[in-house]
Amino acid sequence: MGMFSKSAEYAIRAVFFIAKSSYLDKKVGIKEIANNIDSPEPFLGKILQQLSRNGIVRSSKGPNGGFYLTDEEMNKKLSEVIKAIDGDEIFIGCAMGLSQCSEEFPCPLHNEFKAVRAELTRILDGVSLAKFNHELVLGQLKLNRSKNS
Amino acid sequence: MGMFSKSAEYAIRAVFFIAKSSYLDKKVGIKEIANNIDSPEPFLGKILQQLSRNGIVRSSKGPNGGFYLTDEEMNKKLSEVIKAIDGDEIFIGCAMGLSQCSEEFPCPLHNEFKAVRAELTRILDGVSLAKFNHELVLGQLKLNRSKNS
DNA sequence: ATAATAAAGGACAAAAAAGTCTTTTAATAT
DNA sequence: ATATTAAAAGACTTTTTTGTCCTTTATTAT
Repeated sequence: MGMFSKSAEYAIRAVFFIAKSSYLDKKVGIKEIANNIDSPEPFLGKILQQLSRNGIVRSSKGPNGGFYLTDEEMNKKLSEVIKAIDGDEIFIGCAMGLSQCSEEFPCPLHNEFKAVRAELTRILDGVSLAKFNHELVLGQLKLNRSKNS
Repeated sequence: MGMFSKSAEYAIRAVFFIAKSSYLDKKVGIKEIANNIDSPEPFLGKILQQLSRNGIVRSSKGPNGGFYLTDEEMNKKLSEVIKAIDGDEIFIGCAMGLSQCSEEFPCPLHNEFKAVRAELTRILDGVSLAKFNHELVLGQLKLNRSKNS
């Protein structure tokens, strides 16, 4: 795997797509999201459920229903998305998998990895869900496998 | 999961333990390694096989056999261990899971994540397998769940 | 009220990762 | 030479992750 789980990767792409849609005042359904971010539709449904339960996205049922963000969610950080899906191990866990590793009892790599964790946290805290709305609307950024010209 | 797979975590702990043992001119068997790094013995066997095939560690069969490092392996980087077990996705893969993401066609997070990848690479390239030998021998660093006093 | 729509929820299925067990191969003491 | 030791190899099981499908619940338009 890469840095995050497959579920988290889908979640990241999904929230940016929902953000862009809400920016255009449009609720979007699972199918439309799945088509636009190249993810399996039913599996994405499960992930959106989790995001919804965790207050990362909002949803409404019935005709014209779908997923959307209010200003409140637009200001959430990408780190919250990751935590909702993968938990916070990547932010706080020991690189060597030692459960007792801490500041008092550091593993050999503990101090070395501080910089990586700090950088990761800095970036994921610094990206709001609204951050790419403009470029996504302009088509300058993509969330799927198609190349941008 | 954390940053690496469980297999990679065991691999990291194992190579440092083997390095320390070789530093003391002692070959070590799977059982002894497993006991000292808190890993399931047969599973560790599989991981050591992979490391051996990839030239990260050496092994000899029969009585007084076991795993060991020569000066050549002592100078290998921790990044090589990770690559041998988890592959290089964590170093080069797209954080959002987009296969076509590249310098020409960057995903929204591509440039943001450059710093994380660079930091991770810098650290894992900067740690040699021999790096902690001295502190491990002195008992100042540990590779298992026991706290150091 | 009712039909249609769309997410929520739960039960499954498939694939991958993690872990176990047994046999084979190679080395070395005796 | 032979018994013993220890890694290599391969088959297998379990658990977790990923992915699917079907039913229920809530909303809305008619």
